[in-house]
Amino acid sequence: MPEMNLFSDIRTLVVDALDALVAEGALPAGLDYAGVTVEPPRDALHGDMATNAAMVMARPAGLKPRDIAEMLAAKLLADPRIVAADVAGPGFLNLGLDARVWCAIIPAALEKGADFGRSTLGAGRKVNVEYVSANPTGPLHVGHTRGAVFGDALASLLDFAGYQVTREYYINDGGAQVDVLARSVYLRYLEANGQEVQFPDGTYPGSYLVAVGEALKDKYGDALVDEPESEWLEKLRDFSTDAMMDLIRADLASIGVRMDVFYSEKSLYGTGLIEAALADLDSKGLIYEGVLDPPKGKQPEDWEPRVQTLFKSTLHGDDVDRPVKKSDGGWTYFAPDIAYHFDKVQRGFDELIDVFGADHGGYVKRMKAAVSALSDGRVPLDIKLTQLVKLYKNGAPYKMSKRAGTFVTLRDVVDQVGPDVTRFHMLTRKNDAPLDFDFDKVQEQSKDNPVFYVQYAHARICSVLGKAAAAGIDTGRETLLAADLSEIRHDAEVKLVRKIGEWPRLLELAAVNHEPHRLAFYLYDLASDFHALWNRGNELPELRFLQESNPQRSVAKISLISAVAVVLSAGLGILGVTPMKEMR
RNA sequence: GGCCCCGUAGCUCAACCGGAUAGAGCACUCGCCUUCUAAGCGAGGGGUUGCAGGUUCGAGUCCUGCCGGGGUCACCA
Repeated sequence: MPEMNLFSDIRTLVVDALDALVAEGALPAGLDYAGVTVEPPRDALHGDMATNAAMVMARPAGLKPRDIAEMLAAKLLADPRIVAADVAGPGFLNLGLDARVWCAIIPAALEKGADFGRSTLGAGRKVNVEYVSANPTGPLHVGHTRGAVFGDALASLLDFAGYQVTREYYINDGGAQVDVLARSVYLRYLEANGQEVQFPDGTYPGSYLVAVGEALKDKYGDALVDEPESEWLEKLRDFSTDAMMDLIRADLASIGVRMDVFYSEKSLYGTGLIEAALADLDSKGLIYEGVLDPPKGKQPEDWEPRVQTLFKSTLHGDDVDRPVKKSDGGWTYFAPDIAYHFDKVQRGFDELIDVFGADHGGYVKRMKAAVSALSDGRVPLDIKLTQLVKLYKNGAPYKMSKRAGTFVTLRDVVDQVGPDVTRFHMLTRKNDAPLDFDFDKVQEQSKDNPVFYVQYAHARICSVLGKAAAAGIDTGRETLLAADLSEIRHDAEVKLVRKIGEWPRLLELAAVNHEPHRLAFYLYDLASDFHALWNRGNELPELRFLQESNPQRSVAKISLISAVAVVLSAGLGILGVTPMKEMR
């Protein structure tokens, strides 16, 4: 059992038992076990694990669920791991496991360390996670931060679950906004050359371009000052986007995000890739010249029918067909997007994930349609939308004004609260739920703050290890692996062991659902169970981890909490958060 | 108006491709602090999962229609 996933182990046991019943003729042959699950029961009173096998099999077998459950229970009880099998409710089978089965998770965790829970679920399938992909026109802001943290944690999660992951950023450097950037930089360049400048509407007045203007002066002196736009625009596009990407890369680095690939939209032009992508669609009969209907309901005032080159995305689930060429013959922005995803498909990815801001929700269907068409439905594209971040300061909404240039940047956030707090907090919400971010509350050191609570659990364990060493107790790896785990028998301890046992399963669930926030919630629960046990030591001295007069028992308890530390550390690692060794 | 997301305890949110009596935290009530770190702990009250239908042995979860909030809507990326 390479993955040490107790739930899949027991599921295998259940399936084997079903097979045995089939062999005996008690159940008909040819049953589909796909719907059979083994999961932790909602209520701990229901035992250690519950399976729905009897209910799933009842209809195809033509038997009553409870009757099947009874037969199944008899079979399962023959296995030494199963100490109880009770039929309950409509046909659930509640299983009780031998405590030793649970406790085996402890040496497994200690053995694997940071790799505990690593799964082969992905089977090496290649998955591309595209995230951030902010326009290269300025520093990243809070909205981008959430996308960056989410995408990065998702990528790490998939990596841990056995996928071969590529982290990718698509640079929108081919459109008109790059010209705007170049003109804005030119103004800063004139300023650097001593001129008074105004920033008209449609330029970027942000002060972050001051340094770029000065760098430009360092390079060209005053040579470009009296030149017409046609002379400098091309030069400044590259110079400016390079500068912005340096800025963005540094922003990303400040929260620990490092991309494998930065893919330039501009690099698509002139390579024939756009043409090839559209030719591919054309060969499938999905490109035509036509006129779109006006949008239903609200009609734009300046709307008029035009003949355009259209992609028949409606055949792949979209609501309307989408233009790929403008009426002047140039590409729409959608065309390079198609080509870019075509390239991803051609690079051999088995699965694609795009992380967009919620304001891009309107592009989901067309992108999925494009990938579906380009890959003939072979490559799934999942698009995760990250909802808005609402900023607060001391409970009061923190207003941003784009016009006044006071929008909050990623750097503002990271400089104030640090990367760990930023990352963890942004992962304590589902991606499609809005997120409140209070600069003060996220830094609070109390139980109310999940970031602290989880970190504190890890630090506490480290503290105990330190005390143990000071007390002369050997907590070396070999000693812990050899611990006598029959010492672990109190309910609060066993509860903690079970929680550790859920980690491999939880990880896989989070991975298949593309939901890293589940790790954050799990880690909070794990920390909570640990803190609870710690506090029980107040009233029941025998629950304290260090038993002065009993080194052997201490070692058993320390192996338990070391396993907790392993999971906390592995989980935080996936989320990109440093496990603290001490809190100060 | 079309499409997408959301609607769960007073508040902020979970709920494992549909499972048992829908769970946490905050707030509230009660009881606990000379400790391996009380920067807390334990117990309790609190619900027609927006509304109305449907599918199912079983629905917060899937389908349909409404209500409410947000986002978005052809030749801008």
